[in-house]
Amino acid sequence: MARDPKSFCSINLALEVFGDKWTLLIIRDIMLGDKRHFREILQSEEKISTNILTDRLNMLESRGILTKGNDPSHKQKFVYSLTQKGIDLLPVIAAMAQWSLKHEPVSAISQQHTQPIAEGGPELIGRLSDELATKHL
Amino acid sequence: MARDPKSFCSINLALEVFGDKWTLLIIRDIMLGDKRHFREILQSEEKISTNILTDRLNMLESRGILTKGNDPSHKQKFVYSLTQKGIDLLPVIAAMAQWSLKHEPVSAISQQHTQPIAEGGPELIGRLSDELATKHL
DNA sequence: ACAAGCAGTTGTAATAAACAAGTTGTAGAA
DNA sequence: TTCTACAACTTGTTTATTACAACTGCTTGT
Repeated sequence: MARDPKSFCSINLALEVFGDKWTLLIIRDIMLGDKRHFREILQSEEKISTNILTDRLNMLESRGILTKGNDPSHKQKFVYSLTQKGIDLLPVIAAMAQWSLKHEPVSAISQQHTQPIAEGGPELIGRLSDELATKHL
Repeated sequence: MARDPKSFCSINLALEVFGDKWTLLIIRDIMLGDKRHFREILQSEEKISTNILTDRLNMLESRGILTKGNDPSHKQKFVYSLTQKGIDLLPVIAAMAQWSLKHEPVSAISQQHTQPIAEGGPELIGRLSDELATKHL
C-alpha cells in the first residue's frame, strides 16, 4: 500500500499520505464532525463511495493516523479513532480552511464551522487538540 | 479545467485546488526554492514530467495562484510568479512541514530547509510572506 | 421471518500519470 | 551561417489509479 516515496522532503512525505481529494475530508469528518463510523462518514455531502472510504480508512490505519476498534453496541460496527499523529493534522486543516475562507467561495454553513478554527490562533488549536485527545486516545 | 466542486466546504474547496501529489510541490519550489522557470522546477528531485508540470502551471495560473510573465533575458522563457493567493499558501506548507517533521522520516536536508518555517511561528510566516510579496508581486 | 442497517467487495468505466518522442522557436558559439 | 544546446510545450502510447454502481454476507430490531 505504501510505496517508497519520491523523496524525503517533508512536503512530499505529507502529500504522499494525504495528497488526494478524499483523505482529508475523512479526517475532517472524524475531527470536526465527530463522525466515528463508516456510515456516518459515508453520508457527508461529498458522497464518497464505499470502496474509496474502505481504502482510505485502511491506509490511514496502516499509517498510524487512526485506529479501528470494535463497537460494543454492534458486532459488525467499527469505531474509528484518531491517533496523536491524526490529531496533529488539525493545524493543516486549519491552515487550509483559512486559505479557502480568504480566497474561495466557501458556503455560509462551512464558514460557520471552519472560521473559528481558522482564525482562533494557536491557543484554540491547542485546546481543540486536547479535547480530541481525551475523546480519541 | 475547473469542474464544479463536490461541495463548498472550505476544506473541500482547498483540496479541489491542490489536493493532489504534484501541485504543492510546484508551489514549494517556487516559494521556498526560488525557482521561477519551467526547467528549474522540472529538475527537482521528485522528477515531475513535462506534461504534468505544464498542466499544473496552467491550472494554477487559471485559478489565480500564479502569473506567467515574459523573461526579458530570453524571449521564449517565462517567469512564474506567485500572486497573493499563492503566497497565502505558505501557512499550509508550513503546517504540512511541521506535521511531517514530527511524524515522518524527513531527510536531513529537507529538515534544514523546512524546520525554520515549520517552527518559526506566525511572525516568521509574516516576514516570509512580505519577502515573497516584494519578490513576486 | 424479514426489512433495515452494517462494513466491505467486485467489476467496469473513467481519469490521471508515466514515459518517450516530436515541435517550434531562441541564443550563443564556431 | 550553421551547429548545438536550450526554452516551453505537445502528442501519443502505455500503465496505474480512482470513481461509480451493483452486490455480498453478516447483524440487528421489530
